[in-house]
Amino acid sequence: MSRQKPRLARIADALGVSTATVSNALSGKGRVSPELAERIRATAAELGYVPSVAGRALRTGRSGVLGLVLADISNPLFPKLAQAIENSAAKVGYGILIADSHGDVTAQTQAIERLIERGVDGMIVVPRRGTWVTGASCPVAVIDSPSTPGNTVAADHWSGGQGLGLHLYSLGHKHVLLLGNSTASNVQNDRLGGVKAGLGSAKVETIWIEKLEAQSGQGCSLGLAEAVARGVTAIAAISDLVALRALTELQRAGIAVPEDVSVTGFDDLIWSSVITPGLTTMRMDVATIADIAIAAVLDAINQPHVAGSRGTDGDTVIASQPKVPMELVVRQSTGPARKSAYPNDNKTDNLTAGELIQ
Amino acid sequence: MSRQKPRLARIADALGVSTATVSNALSGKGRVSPELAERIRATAAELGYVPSVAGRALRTGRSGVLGLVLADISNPLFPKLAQAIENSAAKVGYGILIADSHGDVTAQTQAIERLIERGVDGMIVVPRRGTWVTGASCPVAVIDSPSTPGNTVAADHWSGGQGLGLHLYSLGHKHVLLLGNSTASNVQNDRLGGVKAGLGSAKVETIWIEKLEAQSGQGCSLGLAEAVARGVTAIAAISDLVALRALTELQRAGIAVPEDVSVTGFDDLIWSSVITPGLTTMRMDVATIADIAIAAVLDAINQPHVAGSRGTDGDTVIASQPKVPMELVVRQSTGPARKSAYPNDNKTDNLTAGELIQ
DNA sequence: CTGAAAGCGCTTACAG
DNA sequence: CTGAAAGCGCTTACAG
Repeated sequence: MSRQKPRLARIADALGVSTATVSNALSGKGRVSPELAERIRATAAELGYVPSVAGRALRTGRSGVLGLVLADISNPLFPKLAQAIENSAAKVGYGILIADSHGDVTAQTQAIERLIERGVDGMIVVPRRGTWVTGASCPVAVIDSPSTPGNTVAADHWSGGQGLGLHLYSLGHKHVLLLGNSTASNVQNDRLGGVKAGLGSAKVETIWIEKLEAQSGQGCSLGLAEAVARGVTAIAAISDLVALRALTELQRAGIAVPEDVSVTGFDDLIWSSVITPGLTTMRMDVATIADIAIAAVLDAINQPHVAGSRGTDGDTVIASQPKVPMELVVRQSTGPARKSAYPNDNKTDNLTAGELIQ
Repeated sequence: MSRQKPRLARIADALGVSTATVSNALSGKGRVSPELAERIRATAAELGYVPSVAGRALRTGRSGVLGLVLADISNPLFPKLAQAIENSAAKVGYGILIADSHGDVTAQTQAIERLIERGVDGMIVVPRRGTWVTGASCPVAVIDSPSTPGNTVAADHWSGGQGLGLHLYSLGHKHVLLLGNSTASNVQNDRLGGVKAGLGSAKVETIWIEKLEAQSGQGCSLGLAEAVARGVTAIAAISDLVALRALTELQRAGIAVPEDVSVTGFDDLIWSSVITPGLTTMRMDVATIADIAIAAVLDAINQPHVAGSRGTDGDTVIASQPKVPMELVVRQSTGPARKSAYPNDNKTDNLTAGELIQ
């Protein structure tokens, strides 16, 4: 029972052929007669042959591994994305090495360097907002936003937003509050821009939470009850996470969703369907995005004339920007706009928006 | 400016020494005079030398890469864990290759095989509930639960539960509802067992959601309003995800948290602090768990006398079970038990538990 | 303290 | 259709 780790040569010896022939047979290069190839495959399987990735990598100069850099690995979307990318990579015979960058820019650069040192053939980067991917000496696909220069592939956040806006508009909402985090994010600007477009003639207010919290402190009230009192009948949040914050703040204030106000998110995170009411949201097609990103990197790897251009140490970021459609998921958190002013509150429309609202 | 990818030999040539000496100098094996070593390091840095992992791997038989298998990559805890493990591995010079197993048992085995084929030196597995890790021909550290045979390291879920139970008990809760998912999970049994222990003499009911949904359908009501009417003053959920479901169901029913009923979770997921009220929960020390898991795998890798025992193709699972303490995070979702029966409801204590409640 | 040499396992021109 | 040979880049005994 005691057998050594079998090498290519063992198969060759067992059959009395050369290692070259075994290699050719196994890689299906076709330079071997079908019968012999079949016998070789059989013997390899029988011996439990597992090719040495190190040997192959050293000879071919390819590691068969791609790096994945998530700006913020604690991003709730990470699981889905990592899963999708690992799947897409596995389909084409690649492995995925992860690198964490703590959401911090210098760490992102270090993470990229670490991956290079590990010999990755290319990488996929989901950068931190407003960050440039730089200094990678291998092909890099960037998943950010269609409006980001250097972006490789991304969800069509703008159209997704538009879909959400149309959904709300068709439910009769004429006064909508938008909840964003940071104006520095292309993704966020795309999303909210789309929502506005979809909302057409409806009245729109926007709150940027980062700004609000800079003044009123982390975790402060979003002033949602006041907004509802002011006539807002729907709240479109930049993400499910923000939508959740809004939802619980509303419920805590005794405001019913969707009867008094509708709420929407973005991302369709795992818990979006579990909460009460279920959250209406816009889902990214991560599988397609992953497929395109992987395909782009592989293309670049197999086109040395680009990456191999000597004279510059510059980036090899792949810039082509297919937009992958998003999918509207309607759940119970959205419904028809209430006809009357907020029932528990008489002072309607006579409140000013306040200095924090644009 | 046009320079080739520098190899070890270039440094050797540049200094007129042998590659062996360069290798020794760079690896700090000390067989080189300090002065020469210094010059070699300087030249290497200047030339931008990046060692070839393939060359090293082929020669040493070590890839410098560890595999990470998450039973369910869409598990909300995944980001934190992956981050912690990547960090711990990076500290000791290892990379992390991920493998997704879709939460399905055969896929888990395939994922493990794929990692082996990629030449990992060892792996960390967070298995699916009630699943055995099997057939890995390299050292495997398992992160599951201290009460699982073959477990390597885990959070002390039982003590964590106890801490939560004590917290509730000390707030005066005498009638508590426990919310679990599956009785097949060691982690869940540990957690709820601990909660019960911490609750001492309090009255305890348990609902297993999987069972409930099998009868009443996915996403059905948990019957929380009825429970509160029955006298329950606190609900301890098996996870933050379940706690969130409970919290929104309660809020939707107009039951105030924590005034009418307290709610606790487990895991301290990203959104636990963002919702209103913030969720009291029990946090895992993922960094410590990751450190221990990585250390265990490295130990096993460096002790070939175990892994090298011929005669069996058996597992190389590392069984030693340190329990890492959990940390109580108190937020606003827990408070003193209400003194009176549920204020909006007169029929107290005269409801039977129902067939779904143990 | 330093060097010459072998070899890890594979693939790829190149002959035959 | 098949084989002999070279070599990818490194490290490790082994000499000196």
